[in-house]
Amino acid sequence: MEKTYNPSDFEDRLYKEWEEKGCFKAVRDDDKVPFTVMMPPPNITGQLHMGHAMDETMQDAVTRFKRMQGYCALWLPGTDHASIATEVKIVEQMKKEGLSKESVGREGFLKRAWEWKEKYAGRIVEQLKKLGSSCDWSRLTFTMDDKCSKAVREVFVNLYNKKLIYRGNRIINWCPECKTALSDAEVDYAEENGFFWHIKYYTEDGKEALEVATTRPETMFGDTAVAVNPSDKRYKHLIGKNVVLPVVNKPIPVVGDEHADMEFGTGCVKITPAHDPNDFEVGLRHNLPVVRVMNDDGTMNELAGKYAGMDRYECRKALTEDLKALGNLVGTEPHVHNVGHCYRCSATVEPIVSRQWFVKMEGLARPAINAVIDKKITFVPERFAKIYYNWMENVKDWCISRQLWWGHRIPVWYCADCGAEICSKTDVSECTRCGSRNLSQDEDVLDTWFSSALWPFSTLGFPDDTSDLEYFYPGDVLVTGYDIIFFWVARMIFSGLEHMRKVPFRDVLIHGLVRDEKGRKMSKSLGNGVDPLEVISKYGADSLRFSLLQGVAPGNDTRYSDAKVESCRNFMNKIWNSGRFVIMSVADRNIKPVSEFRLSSADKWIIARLQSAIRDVTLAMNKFELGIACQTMYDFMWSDFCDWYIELVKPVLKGEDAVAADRAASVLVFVLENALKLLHPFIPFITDEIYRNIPGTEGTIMTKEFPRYNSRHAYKKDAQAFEGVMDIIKAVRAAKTELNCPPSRKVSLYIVTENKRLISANCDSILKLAGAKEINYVQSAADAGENAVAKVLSSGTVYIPMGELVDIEKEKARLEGELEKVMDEIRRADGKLNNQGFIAKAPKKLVDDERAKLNKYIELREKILAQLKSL
RNA sequence: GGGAGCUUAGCUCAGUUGGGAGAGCAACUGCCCUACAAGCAGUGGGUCACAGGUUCGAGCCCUGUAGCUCCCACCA
Repeated sequence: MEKTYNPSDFEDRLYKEWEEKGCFKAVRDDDKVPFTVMMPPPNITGQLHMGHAMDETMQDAVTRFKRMQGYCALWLPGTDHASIATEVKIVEQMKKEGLSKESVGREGFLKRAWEWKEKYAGRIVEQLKKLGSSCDWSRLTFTMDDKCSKAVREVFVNLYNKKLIYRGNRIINWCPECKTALSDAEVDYAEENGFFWHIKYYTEDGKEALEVATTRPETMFGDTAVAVNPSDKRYKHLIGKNVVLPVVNKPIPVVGDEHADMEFGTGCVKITPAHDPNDFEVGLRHNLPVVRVMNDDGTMNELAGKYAGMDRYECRKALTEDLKALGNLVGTEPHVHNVGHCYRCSATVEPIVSRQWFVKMEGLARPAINAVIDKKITFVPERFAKIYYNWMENVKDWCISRQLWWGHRIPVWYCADCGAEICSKTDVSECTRCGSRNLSQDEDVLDTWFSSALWPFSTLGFPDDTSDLEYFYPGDVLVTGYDIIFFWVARMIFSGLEHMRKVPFRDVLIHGLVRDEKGRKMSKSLGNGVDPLEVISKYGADSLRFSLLQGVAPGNDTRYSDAKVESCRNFMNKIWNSGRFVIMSVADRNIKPVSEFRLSSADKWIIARLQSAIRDVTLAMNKFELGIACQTMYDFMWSDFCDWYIELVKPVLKGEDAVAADRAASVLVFVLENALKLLHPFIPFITDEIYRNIPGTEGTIMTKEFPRYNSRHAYKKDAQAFEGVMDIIKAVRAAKTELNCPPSRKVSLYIVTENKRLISANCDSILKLAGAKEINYVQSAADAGENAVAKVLSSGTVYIPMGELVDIEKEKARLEGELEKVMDEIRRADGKLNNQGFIAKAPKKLVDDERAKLNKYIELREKILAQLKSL
């Protein structure tokens, strides 16, 4: 093995080998329990960012863990066509070449889109591989693959036949830039500084006027009423009469409607059913005409009279000036309001009445809510269930048609001759009603999320009853960010229930966002994004992976920083070198199962620590506490194994006793192998590379069994006793530092103890690690001679003669400090034990432990007092 | 308007069934003791936002307050 950790030496090689050997492949095996994870397919709009890196790392860790535990683990990868997002990108690209959608036509555009897909989907796959993702590439799916299209049509037709999909004229969000409808979830709201324009609408006789206030005066041409509250005494008498729409001079009625809030503004609302969701409702209640005054591109249409053709903002400006001149505009006040923006191009969306396709949500939502209430699906952390409920309970019908070209085209055909509307799973060329061949398919495509919603089963062969679908569905855990609970998670749940009659997954593991060092969202506009590939090439995939998992709690955002990755890289280096040390040290030794040796107390201690690591990691993984699992392994590997056990075992390996050396070597190998297995789900490359170099191992670590907790290896008593030995070593080290004694200076130790056997059994270790030359067992302080520093421990009192370095006064002060600490402890324990409530109500074990502590501290106090006296 | 999260060491954050406050980084001291200076040993540093409450016992549970962040709805 190379002396320094250099991940680029082996990461690609190992990944290739895993892939070639089919380690990622999930093939139905009825002797195994399936474990299914569906990758949230990344958009083909670009490349992977840090958020993906975290998302994929979490899925990979969970999948590898389960695979090693013996499950038939399937992690199914894919990419998403991302209808609107991709189309926006391609239009941008074409614009640079002086082309437009119209100029290349639908066919030409789709050709470009597929070329784009080939390029970017491939790139994303390469990136996922660099990360170490253990997904089954043979199942790689694109959301516009034939199988997905088939599923989409199946579902569309089923819902259509059940009348759960309908076409209707309704208020939708319209993006004038993308020129398409958007669903409610695709609109981002942001506060903006705007104005309230106060406009007077006079009665027909000109004697009275209603003053309305609006933030969008240009919609005025679509006004078909003015509403006042029916119980508003100010205007009640005008209900049923007409007012005149300024500029156009058209009479419109005054209606009484609760929508008008007497407290707000003037209490009069202009009603524009075609351009406002609330007004649309009012319009329905009063049978008002719906007058649309804007074109698809955000310009005004012919109903805007002389303003026709103007952009909506141009018109606003011109119109308000004209109104002012006419005397109708009586006030302009600044107003901060929430404005909806397209989530892809950020243009201000317009609520517009439009004929679109919708999914009727009533009926689909309830079972989806119940599935979570009934714990068929669990959100981790649980609080996200509330967000889900809230959305589901208030969900409106889902607008699924998009006036785009890139996507699943709506499988509905219209007959030009008889007007029939034919919804079909297969392409239709002849009218089923009149036999005419004069058919045309609906121009629109479906919302991207319509196909994403089917992902958990479309990928497995739905609508066919495939063996895979039967075996791998439902999935086990869905890992994703909280930002797409509405877009995706919710829709997968109701779709799974509706079409498969089963929930699509049992757990939803939600993670937060990866932010930059300053806590800002990583974004293109800020230019603060960090490319995972660059980090990988600099530090290695394992370091990046570990940095994205360590210290992260489910659902919480995390910050990316180079410093964090660097510290993880250092950990990798530590693992690397410990592996190298073990492999070098055991080369000439006879490695046997640890059960064949009489283990030392240090051996038992590290094996006990290993057992608790196995237990803790497994528990944490089962609860998706990846951060805790990583931390557990970090501590075990670095502190317990490297800093203590390896150091303890060095003298044994070099000693005369060959059996002892074999034993130490065997324990080293045993612990290292297990630790690597425990670490493998998080850092697959380095663990495998080291594992292969351990004598006696075969093949890759990734197909080995995950360690299981073994209670016979807990060695509770031995491990605890051994900590007494460690205490002695720590105490001597500390004493040296306190007295500015160079670590290289070997000291003599005089120990008063009742644990002579334990200490002499570990004599070599103590001498080596504490930097001592001898241990003398004595009866009292006097035997240690003058100028000895005393360390009072529960395993005994250690005297360290330091000659001229000792300052009696300082030593006294130090011991008094120690005494004070011990006294505090005694007071604390005493107080607890004198508390009748504690004695009566606390668990017995706790009370006993507290008593034992008290006795220990009392003992220490006596020893320290005696020592002080002797000075 | 409704809801959620956060507030713990100088910084970034863990702390999940309530039982003596932790890590990484930074700081300070001393070390090349041949696995690792991407390292080793040691040290300092916290009224766990604030105020109440429940409890024998609260960083953790309940109520309220403040600051920050986010989500949903929406005021025409």
